[in-house]
Amino acid sequence: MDDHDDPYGAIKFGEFRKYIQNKQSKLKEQEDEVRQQGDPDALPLFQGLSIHINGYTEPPINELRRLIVQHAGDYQHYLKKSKVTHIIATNLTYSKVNEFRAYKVVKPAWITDSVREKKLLPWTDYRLGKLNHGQTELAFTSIKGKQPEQPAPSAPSGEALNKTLLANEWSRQHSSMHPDFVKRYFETSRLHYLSTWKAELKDIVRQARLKSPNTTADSCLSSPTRVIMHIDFDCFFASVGLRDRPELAQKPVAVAHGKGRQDNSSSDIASCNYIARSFGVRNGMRVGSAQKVCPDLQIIPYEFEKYRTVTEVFYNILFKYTQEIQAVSVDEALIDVSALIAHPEVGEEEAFAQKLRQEIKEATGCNASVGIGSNILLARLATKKAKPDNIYCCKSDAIDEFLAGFHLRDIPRVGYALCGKLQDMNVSTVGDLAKLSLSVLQSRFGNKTGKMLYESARGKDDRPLAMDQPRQSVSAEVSWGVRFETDQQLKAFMDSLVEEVCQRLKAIPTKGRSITLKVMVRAKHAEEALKHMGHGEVDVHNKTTLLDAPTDQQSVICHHASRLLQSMGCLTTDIRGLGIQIQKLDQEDRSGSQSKLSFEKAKTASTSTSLGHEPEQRLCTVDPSPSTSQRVTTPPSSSIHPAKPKMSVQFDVYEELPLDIRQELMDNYDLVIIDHPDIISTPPTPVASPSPPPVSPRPDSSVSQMPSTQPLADLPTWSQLDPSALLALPLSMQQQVLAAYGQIRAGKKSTSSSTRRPPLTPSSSSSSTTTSRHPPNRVKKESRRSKHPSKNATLTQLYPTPNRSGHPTLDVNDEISLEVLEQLPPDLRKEVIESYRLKPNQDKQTTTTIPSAQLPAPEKKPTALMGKTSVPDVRLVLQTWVQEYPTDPDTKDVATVTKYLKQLVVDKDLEDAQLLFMHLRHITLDCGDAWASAVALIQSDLSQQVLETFHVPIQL
DNA sequence: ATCCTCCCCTAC
DNA sequence: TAAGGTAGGGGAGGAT
Repeated sequence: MDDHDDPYGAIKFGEFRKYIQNKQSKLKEQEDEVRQQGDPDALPLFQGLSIHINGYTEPPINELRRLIVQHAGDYQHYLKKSKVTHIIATNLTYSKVNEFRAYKVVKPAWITDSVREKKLLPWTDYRLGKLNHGQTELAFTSIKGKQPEQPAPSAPSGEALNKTLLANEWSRQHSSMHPDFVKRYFETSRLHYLSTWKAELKDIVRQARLKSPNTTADSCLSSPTRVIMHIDFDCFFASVGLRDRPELAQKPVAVAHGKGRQDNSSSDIASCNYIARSFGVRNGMRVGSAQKVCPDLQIIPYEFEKYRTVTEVFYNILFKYTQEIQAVSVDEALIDVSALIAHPEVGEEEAFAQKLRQEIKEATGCNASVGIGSNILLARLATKKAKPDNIYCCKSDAIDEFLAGFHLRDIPRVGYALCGKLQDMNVSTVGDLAKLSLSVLQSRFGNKTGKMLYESARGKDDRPLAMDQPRQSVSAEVSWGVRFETDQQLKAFMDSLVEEVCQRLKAIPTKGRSITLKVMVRAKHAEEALKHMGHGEVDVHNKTTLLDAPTDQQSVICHHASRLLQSMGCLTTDIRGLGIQIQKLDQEDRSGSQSKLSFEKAKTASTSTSLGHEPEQRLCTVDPSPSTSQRVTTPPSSSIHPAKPKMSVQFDVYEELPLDIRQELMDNYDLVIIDHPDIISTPPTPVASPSPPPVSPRPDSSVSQMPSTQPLADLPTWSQLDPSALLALPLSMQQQVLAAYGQIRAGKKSTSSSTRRPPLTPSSSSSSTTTSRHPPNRVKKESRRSKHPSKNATLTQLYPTPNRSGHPTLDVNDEISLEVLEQLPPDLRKEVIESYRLKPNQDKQTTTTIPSAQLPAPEKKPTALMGKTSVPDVRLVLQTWVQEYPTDPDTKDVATVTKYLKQLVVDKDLEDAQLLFMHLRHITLDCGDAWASAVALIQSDLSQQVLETFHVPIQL
């Protein structure tokens, strides 16, 4: 049989659509007939309602439809989310319950009773199943209070709900309105830790493998049957907690925030021991309901640092044996031990697993269980059999019996939704699942999922361990305790959330081009959540924006996130959750993120020597040599602004531009092509002529005569330059940029041979010349970002980027200089240019008119330093500062000043920023190295900010 | 076909 | 009182 039957049989796609359309119009006609033959006295009971009928009903669907249409209701044959207001059903399948969650689902009697009573009865009296929170209360009040003929109870307002909730001072202090909320929240969220740790552990494994390329991989691959072990601690949090509370060991114990002293605590149970489980307590349960089944339940607090320590010990034990590790979680890992097991037939793998367990027990005081199988699926299933505190080995000759014992939900990747859909197909055991054909599964669940189900039912799974994937996104979100009364509170919260994301980006370090804002908005009729300060029933909205260059800057992300939020137009008081996600990360060499460093701190003397990798060397700091402080010499400014500003372009630079960029430059500038043999002129239409355009004489325009600026490199390609951004710059700076390109052309031979990347932008400037006086994180970050081989041991060397192609490694994040570009093979070069092309529409928004990153109520406050806003005032502030700290500025103050100056850049007060920076540099000239490096730091940050904001490299 | 975007789903 | 995060896989459906 062919697995790929056309699901529509003989009907081709176009015909199928026609068929559906025909069917719809036919049904509409029928409906009109019904309406016409209807009872003229019928009341318009269902006026304005759109009603859909699901499944079998009593009375039958035709009768119900007649009643609905006769009484002015709109009958919907198909469930169109936008229109349907009510669904009639008598019973719902597992998955329909979920699908219809957002609708008013009522029993058929609602229709028949309403018709009989000649009035529209409250739909809440006819609710089907437990679809809605507070169903009983609503039904109760409606009976008692004789609700009007309004089917829906009056919708609560977010404002009123917030007011009630926040009337409680405790709640107010613990809500998102508190300035420290985000920080406190992430310090106490178990789920946050779980995610963070997983990322860190994956990174540790990746780095370890990068550092000492494994020799076992080949033997693993060539091994005839794989031996995969799944090691998983038993009730991890609870076990760690009990280790130091032996007096509770024989009692039912759970880990939760709430103490459980309160009557009906809505605190989640993160982990509970097996004694508690014997009472029916489960992970994820609320403390309140757990105490109902287990009144003696002991609640112990989270101890995140302890968990982390145990994890380090755990992973170090694994590293002793292999680098073939997939980090699953803080308490869980998969390892491929094929190479270590020579004789599986005599039970060598069991012996090894027991040894591992014993070692873990001795080192951590906690029990881990181990599942063994020939693939990931079987190993994980085996662990379920092994628990608690044991091993289980799935022998390859007994797979069928082994599988038969499992419920569907035990299969990894079969969760709530998939299980529900399968149950609707009358599948509830692995055996049932095995009866379905591949084609049936694939047509219902899609290609990959279908195949996964098909193979899982047979114990097949050919996925390799995931060990080497770099990270693809960074995000932060909060959906607990989120309540706002004012837009200012919302903005403050957004700021701190963005700050959090930026810190995470910088810690990796990486930058991203795609920003997604996620907003959870209280569902229309949702009351206050059952969980204290929870989000309750919400609608989730996502919106994404693409930048033209990767960023990790708070100001940039803030700006876009605010715009996204505004564009969604949601009610501030209804917001119940916010998240920011950064994607399209630059594929930077991410060797040696801080997780590695923190990992090394965990030393278990017994294991650290046998890890197979020595502890990392600390990053070396090098001779203090603050980046050269060049003078910016302002050239005589042109007296007249032409209608279009003039732009001089090197001929061969121009030639390199993609046609559309040429067109754009032409549209925005009075282009002057220079450096072409003896003639200069404005170019012809670029589309018409990709060949050297004729040029007219322009004797004085030699760009190389521009005042000398920086040793320039790392310029973006022309295609990366944003014309409108260039235009927004002060004229002197425009010329500086242009001069830079001129210099590159002129001096390219020498620059490319001597220094590939002389300092210009911060990302490239501080490579090997960071002073030891910089704040440590700064040193770390910038050294890591460096690509320079240096005699000092940097992490770059410790974890060299594999570069198999032999081409220079491309960093999307880096500015690509022309000479680097030239070294690329043509196809790659084209790709780079393409990827740096302008996106005109977006750039207009990001660069020409930056609307202040404000939320709905914009109050334009001028950027201030210590309350001062005018240049002379701020100058005085700076002077006082320097006088007070004649030799060594306080780091915090440096940060404050930097922030202020950067904000000026964001505000487009470039000239002020430049002025003030130059002033600061001037007054600190004789203040010694500490000040010099502080100034260099500020300079570097400012240049970076200019790059972020204007997309042009300017050295201030 | 193959990509991209916008979701949903899953796991811990 | 309470801390419902986060990364990645994959499907649907549209653009190319």
